[in-house]
Order: sequence, then structure tokens, then C-alpha cells
Amino acid sequence: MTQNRPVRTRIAPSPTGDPHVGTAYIALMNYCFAKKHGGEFILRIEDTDQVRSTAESEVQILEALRWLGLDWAEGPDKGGPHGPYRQSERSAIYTEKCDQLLVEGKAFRCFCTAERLDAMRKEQMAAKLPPRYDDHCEHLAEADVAAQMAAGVPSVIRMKVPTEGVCIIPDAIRDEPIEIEWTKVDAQILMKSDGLPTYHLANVVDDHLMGITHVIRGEEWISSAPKHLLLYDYFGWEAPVLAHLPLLRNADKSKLSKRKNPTSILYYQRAGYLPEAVVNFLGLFAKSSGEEDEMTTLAELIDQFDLKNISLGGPVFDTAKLDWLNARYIRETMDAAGFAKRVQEWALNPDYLMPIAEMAQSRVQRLSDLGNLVAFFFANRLDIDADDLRDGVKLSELQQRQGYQLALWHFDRLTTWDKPAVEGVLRNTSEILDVKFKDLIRVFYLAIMGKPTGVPLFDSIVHLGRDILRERLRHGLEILGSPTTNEQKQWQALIAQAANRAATGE
RNA sequence: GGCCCCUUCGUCUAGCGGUCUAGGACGUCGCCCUUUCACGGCGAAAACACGGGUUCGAGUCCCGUAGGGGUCACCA
Repeated sequence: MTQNRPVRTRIAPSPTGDPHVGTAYIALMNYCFAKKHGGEFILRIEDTDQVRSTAESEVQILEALRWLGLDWAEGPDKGGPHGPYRQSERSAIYTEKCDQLLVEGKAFRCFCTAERLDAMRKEQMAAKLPPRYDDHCEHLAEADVAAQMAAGVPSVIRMKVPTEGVCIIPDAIRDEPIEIEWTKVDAQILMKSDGLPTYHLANVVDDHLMGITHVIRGEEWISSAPKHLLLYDYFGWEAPVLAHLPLLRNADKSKLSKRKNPTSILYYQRAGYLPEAVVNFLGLFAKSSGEEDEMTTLAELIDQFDLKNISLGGPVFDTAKLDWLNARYIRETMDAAGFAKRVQEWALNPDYLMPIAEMAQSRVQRLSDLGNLVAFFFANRLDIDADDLRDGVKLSELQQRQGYQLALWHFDRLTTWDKPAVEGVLRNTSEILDVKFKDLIRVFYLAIMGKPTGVPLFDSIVHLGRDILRERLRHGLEILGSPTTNEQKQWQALIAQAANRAATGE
């Protein structure tokens, strides 16, 4: 597993949501490692999940990485010698490789239904056994397979896995290799019934074909590493060096999630952070910090980069230090003119200003009324206190809190982000809480604008974006105080009600 | 629950058997500077999860325990 090919690393995001800070963190480590060793860093889009992948998400991820300055040598937007760089365009390759495994007896076709597999897992769980494929189809006769295929029975292809021994997984940031028994490894599906590969197959095939020498990824992949190593072995390919990075955490140490923290890079952009500060902050997790200044350039980060410097304990993504770094970048790396330019690019640009102008025009008497009217578009958290927030509200405090929580729940589940969708969430919320729409709207004006009236709410929410909105509502909740246990129970009931409505389509 | 990973101040971390009465940074608090605020300066409180070994000597090595996390999908 020693590598002497030219170093090549990659970031391989799945375009299924907002660009995540975790992706940026992994990308940065791969980027620094490649640059440190005079290698290349490339970008590949892993969009084999037809249901969840969107073109919009892909665009945003590319934009976010570009914003951070983590430029890639090859990728779907710029091509390269190992393209295409979008897995959905590489189907033929996976089919060919998978057929090869089938022919060589290293994989088998499986006709099990989802129902049978579910039942099987339940039984295994009940018997306190680890859920694992029971090899039902592994030894089907060839004629049998052919017959089912001819009859058009849907099938998947699974990989065969050794029934004894242990898999040794060397890891570049750990002193000792990780060992996992083969009996704990499932007969992973390689090819789904839709004809597209799963992550495991596509990832291994692409990493090999694209000449990736070092796979630096999150530690959520440790338990599937044996499958990957086995695939390299099956294909007769040299496996890349593996390095599993600790996951970024919420303050309570759980895996970083948007329920508890802003996780979208778009949020940090909108909230007024500078990309160089974000990169610096993320880089600190891989920097062996002695006595020297923690403010470092990307170039210095690369120069000092060493996988061994990464602490294995999952770091809490606590933005206090990011705030401090950001402030220093603002005051130490630019003059007033430069600062003004940054602010302009940030939000005083035509794209951001235009919708605001449309909302504000009919509501000002003098140009100077604009500031008070739309200041909330240029803020992150609003400076409001509990009295402001309860001012003139007709709902009980409990209802107000539930309104925020319920809306938060709904907004997170929205697949489209436009005016009808936003309005739908609020109407829904008012119905579930059984309060007047008008009264409910008022509490949202308060949390979002800090005032009970202002420019149109739905348009404002759309324009502010999901992440800032989430912060405003979360802030509102914080100000109102934490719910009692009794309230928590009522809250569960409301969520159930909301979920029910969603399921039955109202 | 099985398997795997992890464990130094609130947070990010330095530490790789004696130099540790554990260092730095952020945050917090106090003082100074100052028309306010911020910046800046000075200072303070604040940690080796626990229990056993090994050793002349353990934050550093080993074993347990506890705690946290990840993973057990036709998602990545």
C-alpha cells in the first residue's frame, strides 16, 4: 500500500443538498495534502442516487468550493484526461467492471425483494444478531438466474465476501491498522436494480481509473473500508492509501447537523464570513499549533501540512474562533477601500439588492427610510430581546414557541424554496396550531425582521434563504427560553400531526 | 445491541517516560488605554475521564471501566 505514483487526491461530493462545511473540511485536507506533495487535487461528482441528486446542488457545491479557493485540476466543469467526472455519465464503465466480477465469480445476482430483506433484518435484530445478507441468492443455479432474468424479475448484483479471517486496514493518520472481521462485512450491493452502481463500486472503480493515490475521507467510511479494499483486490488493482478523518461535531459532540448548527457554506457566505477566514479556521483542525499565530494563509497551511498532525478526537465546530479570525482578516488584510469593496461584493451588489428594492420601493417616503426598513437583510442574528419579541403578540408564549418550532420542522423538509412553498409552511403551521394566520404571521415578522411589520414576509424569507431563516427562528426560540418537559411532549404530538398531514397530502 | 473509532482547560489544541507546580489560542472575567464602542496592552480563573498495572519515574506505555462518536440501506 505504499504509493510511489504521483500524488492525486479528490473530493467526491454527492449533490444531494447544500454544500456542507464537512465537505469543505475534507476537501481542504485533500487539497493541502496534494499540494504539499506536488500532486493534483481533482473533483468528482457522485450522483448515482437518482432520487436525491440535483443539478442545482451540484452547481452550488462547485461554487462553494470555488469561493473557498480550493481549485481543482480536473472536474465536471473543466474536464480532464480521466473524464467524465460525473458518475451518472460513467454507467457503461461500472456495468463492464461489474460484469467482470460476475463472470469471475466474485459477485452474484440477487433477486431478493425489499420485503424479504426487511423481514430478514427484523428477525436478525430480534435474535440480537447483526443484520446481514443471508446469502439466499449466492448459490443459485445458473439456469435459475437466467430464467428469472428472462422473466424480468428485478435484480441487483452483490459482492461475495470471505467467510473467515480479518481485514487489515492501514490508515495514514493512525499508528495501528484497523482490523475488521470478514464475517462482520455484508454482501454489499454493487449494482442497484436501476442499473446504477452504489457508492462502493463506483468509488473504487473511479478512484482507480482516475489515478487517485490517497483517499482522505470522513471516518464514517471506516466500516465499509473492507468492502473497498476487497474490490481493489478482486480487480487486481493497487489500493490507494486510506486516511479517515474525524467528523466535525455539534456542541453536544454529535455529528455536525443542520438541526443544531448552520452547516451550509452558503450560510457562512451570507452571514458575512470571508472565505480565507473559513479556510484558516478549518485548517486549524489539521495544524499542530504550538506558540505561533493561528492566523495562517493557505500557502502556509500547505507548507506545514501533515496528516499526522490531525487530532483523532472529533472537533466541535465552534465558530467563536472563526469570528475572531474573520475580524482579524477584515482589519489586518485590507484597507478601508478594500473593506468597502468586500461589503459591496457581499450584499451591496445588484443581484442581492434588486429583490429588496422591489419590496421596499412602495413602502418608503424618502430614500433614507430604506435603512430602517430593510436592515434585517444585511444582518445575521438580530439584536432583539424577549420583550421586543413578545410585543403585541396575540399568541400565548407557548404557541409562539410552537409556531417557530413547527415552521422550522417544515422549512427543513421543503424541497423547493419559493414563495408558494414558504406560504404553505406558514398556513400549515397556523392550521395545526389552530391560530389566526394573521396572528401567527406577526410572530414571524418579529423573529425575522425584529419588528411586527415591514416588507412582505414570504418574499423576504425566500430572499434571506433557508440558513439565515433557520438562525432567526432558532434565535427566537432561544430568547423565549427553553421548553418544559410537558411542552416537549406536546411538541412531539404536533410533529406527529404535521408528519401525518404531510403523509396524507393534507 | 454487534463491530469499529475516539477521550488534555467551556472550545481548538501543544505534549510523543523525567524539561509538566501541563504550554498556546479562542471564549469568559478583571485592570489599563480611551469622549462611547471596538482595537490594543496587562493579568486571572480554567484540563491530563476513572481504576489497575509496567517503570526509579506516566498526561505520555499496557489492560480494564466509564463516556462520546460512527456504522450496521437498492444514501453517499
